[in-house]
Amino acid sequence: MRMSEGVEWAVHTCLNLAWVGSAGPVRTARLAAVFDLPAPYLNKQLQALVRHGILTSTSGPKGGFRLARPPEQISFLDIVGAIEGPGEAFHCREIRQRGPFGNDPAGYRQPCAIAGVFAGAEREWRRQLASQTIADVARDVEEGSPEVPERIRQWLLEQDPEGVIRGAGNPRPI
Amino acid sequence: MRMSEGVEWAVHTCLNLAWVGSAGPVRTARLAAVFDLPAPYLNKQLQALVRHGILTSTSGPKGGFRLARPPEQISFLDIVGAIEGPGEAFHCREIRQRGPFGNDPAGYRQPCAIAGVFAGAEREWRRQLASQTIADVARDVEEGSPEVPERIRQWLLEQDPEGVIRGAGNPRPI
DNA sequence: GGAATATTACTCGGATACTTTCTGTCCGAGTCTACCAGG
DNA sequence: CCTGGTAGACTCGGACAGAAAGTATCCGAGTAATATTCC
Repeated sequence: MRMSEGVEWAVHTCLNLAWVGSAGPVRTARLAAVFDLPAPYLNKQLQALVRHGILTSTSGPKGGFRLARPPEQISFLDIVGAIEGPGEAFHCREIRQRGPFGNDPAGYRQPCAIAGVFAGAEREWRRQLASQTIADVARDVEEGSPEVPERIRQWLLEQDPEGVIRGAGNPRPI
Repeated sequence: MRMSEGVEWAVHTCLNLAWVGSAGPVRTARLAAVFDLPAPYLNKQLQALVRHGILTSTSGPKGGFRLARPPEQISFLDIVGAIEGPGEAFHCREIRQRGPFGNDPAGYRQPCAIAGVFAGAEREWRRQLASQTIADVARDVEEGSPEVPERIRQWLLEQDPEGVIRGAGNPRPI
């Protein structure tokens, strides 16, 4: 049971876009360059976010992505649901209905007790992820490193791709 | 993010073994027959449970598997950990340390805020699974269908593989 | 000089290969049972 | 009749293919900016 790596990319990218705000769309290549990610694959993940109404995309020159709504209204669960799909981690296959003890399906109206336990655990997991938003983590980062947001914002908006020298001394993006 | 199907098999099988109790080991083929599962693959899952001390195995004729400890001491989390492995669903790749803003790793002593959110959600999920044991679901099933445990127990212990006629009228194993 | 237009270059979007994980299967090592021979 | 030994068959255990999902990539459709031309 492993979560797709694209989820991490998507959350970090949404956080960066939150700092850019409405200053303008940012294209995939620039968003990917922040973390040295493969741009086409990140683009694929961002497409999923667009389909779920988390981002909006603009084609053509000066195009790119931006948040579709305020960071306070984008939860971790929204992003996970967009990337991973709506399916539950534990999907009951109803194996109890198979084999020599399997009665006709009409007898299984009450749900499987085992599936119920997993459903309950997953409900808590989703509740936790739904309670945390992009704005929450943005606030956490700003408390630790107040200069980071503006630095990221400027770098994502400027034209010259080599505006920041790689190496020590730069603020952490997070 | 999908949980292995073997988890469902393992939990159901542990529940069946709980009803058998110490009456004797049950071999893989018989355990698999309850739900029409492929015996070799179920065997593979049960091996993992043995390695983690949840089951004990006996080789040779009249051999098989039995619970290594009382059902009250076997939690859902134990089984999930044995089948799925110890890894977290969300594994932070520390992409924040890559790219033009990546400082030297010494600057990242405090953990990533994003990873912290996922870790917290997963902690709740594990806590829920750890609180539910095989004995708990056994009790639930017995309340709904009191005759099931003894029926399963007898069928798993008897010698003749055709002791139960398939079809309606049989109790549900759960 | 200003505006309409055609061009051009740039962006996203979906369709296409490759790798890793999960699912399913097979055969060998070890062990307990049962039978058989001997006392 | 009882006991020891031996052969046999049965079970688990790990090693071996096939399928599905995840990862990575590429090229085309659409669009907005821009340069050009005409009024």
